[in-house]
Amino acid sequence: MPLLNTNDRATKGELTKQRILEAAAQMFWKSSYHNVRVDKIVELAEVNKASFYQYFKNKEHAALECVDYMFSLTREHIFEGSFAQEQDPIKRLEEIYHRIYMAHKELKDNEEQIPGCPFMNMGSELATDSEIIRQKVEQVLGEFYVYQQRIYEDAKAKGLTTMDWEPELVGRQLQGILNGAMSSAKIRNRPEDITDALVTAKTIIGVPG
Amino acid sequence: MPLLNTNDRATKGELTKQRILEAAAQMFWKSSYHNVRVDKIVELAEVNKASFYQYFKNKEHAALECVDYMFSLTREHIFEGSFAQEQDPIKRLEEIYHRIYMAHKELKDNEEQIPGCPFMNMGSELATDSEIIRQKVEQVLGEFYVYQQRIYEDAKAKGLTTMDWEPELVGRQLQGILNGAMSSAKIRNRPEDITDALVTAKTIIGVPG
Amino acid sequence: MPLLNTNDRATKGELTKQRILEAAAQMFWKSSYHNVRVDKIVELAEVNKASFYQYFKNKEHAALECVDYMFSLTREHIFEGSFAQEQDPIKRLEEIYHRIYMAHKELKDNEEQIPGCPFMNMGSELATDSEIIRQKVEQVLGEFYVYQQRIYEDAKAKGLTTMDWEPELVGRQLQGILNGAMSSAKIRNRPEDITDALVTAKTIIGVPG
Amino acid sequence: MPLLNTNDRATKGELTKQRILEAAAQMFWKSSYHNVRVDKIVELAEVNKASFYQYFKNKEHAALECVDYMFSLTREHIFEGSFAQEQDPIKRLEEIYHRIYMAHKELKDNEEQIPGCPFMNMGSELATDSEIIRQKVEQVLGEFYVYQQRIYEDAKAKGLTTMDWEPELVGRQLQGILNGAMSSAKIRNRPEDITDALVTAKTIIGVPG
DNA sequence: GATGAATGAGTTTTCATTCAT
DNA sequence: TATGAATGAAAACTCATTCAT
Repeated sequence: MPLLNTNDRATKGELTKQRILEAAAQMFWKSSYHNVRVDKIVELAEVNKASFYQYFKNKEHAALECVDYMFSLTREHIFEGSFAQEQDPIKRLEEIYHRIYMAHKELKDNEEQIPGCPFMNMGSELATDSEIIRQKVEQVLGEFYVYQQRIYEDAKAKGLTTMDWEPELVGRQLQGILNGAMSSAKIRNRPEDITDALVTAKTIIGVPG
Repeated sequence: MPLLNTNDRATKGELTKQRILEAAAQMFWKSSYHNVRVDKIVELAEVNKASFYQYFKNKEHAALECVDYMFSLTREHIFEGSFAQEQDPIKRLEEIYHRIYMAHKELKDNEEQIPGCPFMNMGSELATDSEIIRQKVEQVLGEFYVYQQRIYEDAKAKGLTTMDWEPELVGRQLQGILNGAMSSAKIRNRPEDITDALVTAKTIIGVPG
Repeated sequence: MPLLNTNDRATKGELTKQRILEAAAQMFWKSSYHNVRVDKIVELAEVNKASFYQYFKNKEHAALECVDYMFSLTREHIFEGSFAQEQDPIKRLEEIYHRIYMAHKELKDNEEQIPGCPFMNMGSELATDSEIIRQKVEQVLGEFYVYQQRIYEDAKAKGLTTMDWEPELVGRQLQGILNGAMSSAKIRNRPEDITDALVTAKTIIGVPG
Repeated sequence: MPLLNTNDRATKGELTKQRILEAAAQMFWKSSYHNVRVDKIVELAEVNKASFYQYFKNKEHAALECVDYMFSLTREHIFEGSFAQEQDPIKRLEEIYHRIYMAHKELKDNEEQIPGCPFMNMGSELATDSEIIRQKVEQVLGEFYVYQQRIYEDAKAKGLTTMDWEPELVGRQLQGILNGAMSSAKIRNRPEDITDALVTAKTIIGVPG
């Protein structure tokens, strides 16, 4: 189940690397960095272990690239997808929450466990021990909250909100609410915690729940 | 640096266990479960490794007791402390955020790193792999959000808010905001993310930021 | 369930040692030397671990005394008991096998497992690694086969057998048959292997099965 | 000192596994399961410890495969070898005892210690604690006594015996005698105990000692 | 570009034994 | 005589990483 349309012109080596990346990203997400062994990644990717080290300097750098990979997936499927589908800023926000909820719901149904936010997971586990991972996750979350900042800006421009706040701050707060919601969902193993948080997000923007 | 007033009547063995617990809790918090080795815990606690296993079935169970230990610390120092100091619900909320901010600020100044929320950290890292840890963290966070639920209820009773929501839901949302804020602070290595979220929390309650 | 009538005049210390001995002997028999931890012995004996080392130089020497203890039990309950109960040499042999069978049957019913011969067990496990244990077991088995040697001698004297062999050799062979039978019973978890061997023993003596 | 003609077509990995197996089997036999450390096995096999765990799930499973390995060796060298060399059932029995005696004699001369029967040793030590080992040993001994059952059947068919017994029972009894003899030899450190038992075995079959 | 095999250095866990009171 | 507590040494087992082909 390749999650990304891999380039048809990709060389054999690029495909191998991609397979490893998909396997690793999936496993890191569903479990954790430390709990996933390189052995298991290559087993799932169906490649030789030495190939792993041909394409990645070490496990940490593989994780780094996984964050990038998950980033591009999330941006496409969650943010860009929602923005393309809906024009109204509030509907966009709703769609974002809906898509995230659906993804977690499906994962719970199939795997019994809710994986939470892949970026928060990595960040939580590794921020204090790996500065490069911390920075990468910081960067990724930074790219996401601009989507939510824009939702607020659009809502404001359309007169949908009475709140008059610093957009950057609102963007970050919305991101924080989303992060908190996914973490809750994971820890309580309850996907509905994500949709529950939508009303909070709307309140921040200043629209009725 | 004992974080808790340990009972004066404690036996020698209980004190040893307590020392291990303090060392382990601190290290798990500042780093992560997997990145902290039992060797290092007993080194910090200045006990023999076999003693660790005399008092704890294994590393996982030690972590479990660490969650309990951090829970009692947090409840006392953050929640009960704030409630005892302030009577006004909004002031209580502010005090909670303030105390959490101060703790993180201090840790950043001393250790260069922001540890984030000990419960979210554990939960994030282990929820999908250790059901007993997941349940313990779920339980702990459950105990915390009732404090915030009460803040909302009190605010409502005092006519400080115009919002009319289900208190349990508000409690959970406030907890989510706090969690998201601590995670942000950790990942962005920026303690101010905690205080920044206070305005979001207040907005949810329905009081002016 | 003390297996031996301990002296009423025994001091407190002697009783403690006796309790340890009983616990250790029982556990070594039912499991094995290496698989039984000193911790578990003192737990069953309900004594402090340091007491164990007050009465026994170390685990090996405790095992050594266990062999002696089991020897006296076995001599009384199996050999002397059978000899006292029966006068006829063949009946005596039958009674020996019967008593051993009953003991194993009961143990299987209660513990699901057949422990086999305590002396063979110790010997098998330790003979090549502990010369003092090997010698002790050799001595004990040596004391036992004289009972069987005497059975043969008596049978011969009574004209119950036509075989004319060196009695010492017959004694050893009978002991070997018994040992083999108990080992079979243990490995096949089948107490009847003991009674099955009676016919072999009788054949050696030269009486009809 | 490879005891088995290993396949020339074996891969490098298979050869490594074989080396470990040979080292482990030898050491378990000469000492005991618990007394042999994985460290020492890999030292003798001249492989890295991790390789041990690449080829065997754990120590217990290695022991399990050792039993299989010793089984094939014993079947070839002792039973099949004797049957191939001799046609007469009694001569076959004598040859079996002779070969076992020679093996033990040689081991005593070289190692000072008689290792006894590898299967009885394992069984004795582990039967009550490892059900999978107990079953494996039971199975192996079961395969051996059919050789001795056949000796009795052949002897009977040739009119060499007057005894008229259930062949399966005789097979088991002969196996028991052999087992008892090897155990005696080990505990008394006297290889001759094996040859001494031959007369017992012959008596059971019903031929003159 | 790929892979079977190997490995150094850890990592958790255990155990017999002893100390201090 | 007894015991709560501690511990050195080693045990089984693991893991990221690299080698040789």
